[in-house]
Amino acid sequence: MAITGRRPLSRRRILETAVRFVDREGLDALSMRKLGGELGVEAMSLYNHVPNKGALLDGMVEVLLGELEVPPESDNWEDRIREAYRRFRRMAHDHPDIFSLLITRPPEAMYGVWLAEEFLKTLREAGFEPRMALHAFRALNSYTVGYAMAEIRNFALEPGGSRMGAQQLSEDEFPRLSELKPHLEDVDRDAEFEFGLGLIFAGLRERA
Amino acid sequence: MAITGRRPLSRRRILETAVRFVDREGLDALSMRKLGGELGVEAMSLYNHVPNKGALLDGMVEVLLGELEVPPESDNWEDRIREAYRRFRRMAHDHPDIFSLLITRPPEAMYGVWLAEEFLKTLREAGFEPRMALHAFRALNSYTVGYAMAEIRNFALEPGGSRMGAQQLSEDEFPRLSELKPHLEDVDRDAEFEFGLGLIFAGLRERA
DNA sequence: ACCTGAACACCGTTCAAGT
DNA sequence: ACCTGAACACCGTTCAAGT
Repeated sequence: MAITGRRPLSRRRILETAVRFVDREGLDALSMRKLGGELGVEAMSLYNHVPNKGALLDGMVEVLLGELEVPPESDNWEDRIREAYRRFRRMAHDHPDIFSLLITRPPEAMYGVWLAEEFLKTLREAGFEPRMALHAFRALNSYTVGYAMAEIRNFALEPGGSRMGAQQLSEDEFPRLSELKPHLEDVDRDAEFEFGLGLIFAGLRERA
Repeated sequence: MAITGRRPLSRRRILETAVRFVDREGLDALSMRKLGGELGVEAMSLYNHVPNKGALLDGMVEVLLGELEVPPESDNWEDRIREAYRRFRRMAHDHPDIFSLLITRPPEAMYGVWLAEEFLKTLREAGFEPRMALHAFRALNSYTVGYAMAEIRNFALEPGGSRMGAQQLSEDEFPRLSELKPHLEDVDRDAEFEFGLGLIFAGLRERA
């Protein structure tokens, strides 16, 4: 059906096609049959390269994590780590459904080990004890994952959202939300994200 | 089929049964047909009370959020907010799959408005400007959502996890991860969660 | 070695028919 | 008003059969 495919099938080509398909049509639209069609092949052919749909999803996450690059060494450890989380958040924006997959259904084999190793190295060299480095890692990870998900899925007080019931918000029932309304529209989310990172870094410095 | 049901069907009863079913069997196991069976009724009957499966999922999230209680007023605003996030995290532990649903598929009508209003009130009374209260809200929310998801789904350097490739981790390829290994097993996650909250609060105090 | 057709056991959902 | 049987258009997956 699709013009895409005469090249031979391979795990890699299947995964990359699936990633593009989900970015375009959304995760719910992905089926083995449709992915087959996208590759000019019957659904059953996919099973020669991927054991089942679960493994396909894991593979897509793997593709994404593989594209994540560790920022170059820097004499400013905080900047290096900030940059790593910027890239992580950008990945969420570029591939929202697959990012969600990474969060809700992290693959057994976690391909983020290299990133974690590099992160810890940076923190250890900055003088943090192993235990504190672990806490810092989890705090910054948690914050970034949560912030990105909130952006992607539009929870956490989005401007003008029916999502927060903004339309029906009566000013006397919800005075604090109401006074916030003008601010919601002109917050720079990039800056806010950095601000949040800064809060955690400040806390870390205080305890170091 | 199930002994459960002779009481009349209702939206509420459907949602509560669905929540219990998902807590027990997992989200993937939930189908209209099986949920019907659970209620002693054919699947099609459910459509008299719920427009479709999406609305059913939204309703389940709604049930959960409805059970979340705002902690009592307190002279210590930080403690009050901490307690609210503790409850939120506990909800994630008690209902992991539905919590994931809340994150990946937040319902259009967000029933968290009362919580948000109360949160903002507390922060405003503690002296924060509206804009800063918004940033604080988003930072603490993001952190808690991310931390809870990491726990529930076991990402973020879990102990002994094949998930981080822990088994094959050679000590010279991943020295920092290796030195961390002993610590992974004896970290108190409750304490670590509080520590992370503390980092953000410290940052906020510094900027207030 | 890789692809496929047919089949199986499941889905969500519609709709006319029953009470 | 609420429940249901039958049907439709889809799923993921298996397997014997083809090349």
